[in-house]
Amino acid sequence: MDYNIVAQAYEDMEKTRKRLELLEILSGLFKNTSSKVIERVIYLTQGKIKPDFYGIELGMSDKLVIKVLEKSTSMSKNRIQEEYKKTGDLGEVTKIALSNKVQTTLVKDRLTVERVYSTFEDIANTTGHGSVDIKIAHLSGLLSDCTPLEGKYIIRTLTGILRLGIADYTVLDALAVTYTGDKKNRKYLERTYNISSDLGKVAKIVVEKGLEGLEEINIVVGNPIRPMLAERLSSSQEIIDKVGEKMSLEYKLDGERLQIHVNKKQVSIFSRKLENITNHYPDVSSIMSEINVENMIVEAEAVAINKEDGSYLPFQELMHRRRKHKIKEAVENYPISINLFDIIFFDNEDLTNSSYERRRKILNIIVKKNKKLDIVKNKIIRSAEEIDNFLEQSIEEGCEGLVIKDLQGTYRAGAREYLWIKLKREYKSEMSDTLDLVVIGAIYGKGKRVNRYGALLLAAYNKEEDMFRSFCKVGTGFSDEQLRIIYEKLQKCIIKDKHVMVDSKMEVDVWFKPNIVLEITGSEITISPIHTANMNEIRKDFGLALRFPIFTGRIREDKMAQDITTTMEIMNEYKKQLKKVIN
DNA sequence: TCTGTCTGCCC
DNA sequence: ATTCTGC
DNA sequence: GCAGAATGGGCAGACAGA
Repeated sequence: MDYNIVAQAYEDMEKTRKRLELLEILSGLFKNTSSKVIERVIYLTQGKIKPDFYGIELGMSDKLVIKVLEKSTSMSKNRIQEEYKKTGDLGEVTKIALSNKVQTTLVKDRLTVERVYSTFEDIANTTGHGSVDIKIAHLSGLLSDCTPLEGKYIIRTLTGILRLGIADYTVLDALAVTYTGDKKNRKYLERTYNISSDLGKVAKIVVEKGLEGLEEINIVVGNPIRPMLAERLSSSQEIIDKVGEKMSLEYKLDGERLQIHVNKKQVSIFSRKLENITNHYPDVSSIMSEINVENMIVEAEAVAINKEDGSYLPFQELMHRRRKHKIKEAVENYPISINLFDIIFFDNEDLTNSSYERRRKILNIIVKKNKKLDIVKNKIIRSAEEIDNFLEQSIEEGCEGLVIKDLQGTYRAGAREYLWIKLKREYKSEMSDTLDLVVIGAIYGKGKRVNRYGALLLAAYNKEEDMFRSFCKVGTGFSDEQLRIIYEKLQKCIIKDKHVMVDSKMEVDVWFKPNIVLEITGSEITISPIHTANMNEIRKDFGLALRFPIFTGRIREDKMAQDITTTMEIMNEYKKQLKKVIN
């Protein structure tokens, strides 16, 4: 199949944001796609070459793409930077670079989807010493044989950001329209996607066998299914209004979500994004062997625990477990507990259509709790007041908040609906503090943030030494309008180099005189290898940083830079936090 | 062999 | 992870 | 309200290059 057909469809899609038009164009593309290449076209449209659980990585992103452009086009390094700043899109830069290129061969073979896909596979399969140069050569080869337009989408696909306004759900819609003649059939395709987690496979089935083919697909222990997700609400009253009066409240633990498959004592574990992470948790196998059953799929939160008293440790500690080497030491040094909260499959029975109440009951029957294995604490309640009390209690015990669950709710794989609702402390304004931080630098925006700053580097004030030390970046919370206003305000503050009163290890595109003060919220303070606030005060060569920073929408015109949150105040906050990283 | 940079994936 | 926005 | 696209801190691993 000619890759130009794909690139041209993408180009058409880029011109509109209307969902119906996008659907029509995508459907048109699928009509022109044979069953032989449909899987590959689907994966490329997802910006990947295989579903995540295959563990195949391209290992090429912004920096390497820029290197390729430097090497294989006539565009200078400076010009590439300049165009990247101007367009906010490496695909566009590639298009411009290739347009400038002197045509070396007049007649060249048409670029095919097969060629693009297999080159991506080659890039993914290249590892070891000298692999970077080989990857660059693979991509250069592709770019030298394509049109500027094709180059644009090859780069966007490679970096995983198509920016077309289409993703999984639109692909499902389009497949339904193209191959079953009715968008309403999406729900059947969606079900197959949710239990197979492989969009290419769904497409292939529906192309070759139609709707009947989908019915043959069932949950298979060992194949990951797309996890059910939760919506967010910010008060107990909203939750009561949404759910009714009877519901289950579950503690929300701060760890990693695991989908654990057991088949005749053989354990495989998948992450939220369905990566196979079995090797990260070799100890889970023996933990799960306590449950005596032929096969099952359960969901759990793995949390790092204190060796002595079993209390929960911060997420940062658990992250030491996501590793490939020295697993034995990690298991020893970073013990975990497995906290079950759902069961999806049990003893050859698919439980996704059972109620939460029943699934939870089964968990209670089969699990014998011990130091390493637990069921997430829950409570059935009937009033807003009970929600607030239980939220308070969960936080006191070192949790992030609550997940509220509809008792009659089935397990809706892949869906983010109001059957599950997250309530975290920081969603409630009265339970979270704000900070006033000064803008000291910025990074150019990409994509729809082009010609603005995408993120701002913020600092707290160290009074004793009269210095502004970096504490976090912020890139969310502003409306488009606020982003524009802040961009304009900051133009007057631009300076050539880092200000003498600014202490930052982080690099930015633009430095500012510390002047503009923003109000920021976040979830908690972490120990930071990169930010310089409170450097060395808790741990040598580490500062403090803010996790999940958000702009509240308030620019503090009333505050001077010297009036902002001080590093001493940050330290006090840090000490108040229940959970702290052990030194 | 050590260190810095880049990438991918947890949240 | 959170947030904003077009449809 | 859905679906998509912006953006955060921080960890380990893979490489390049000194």
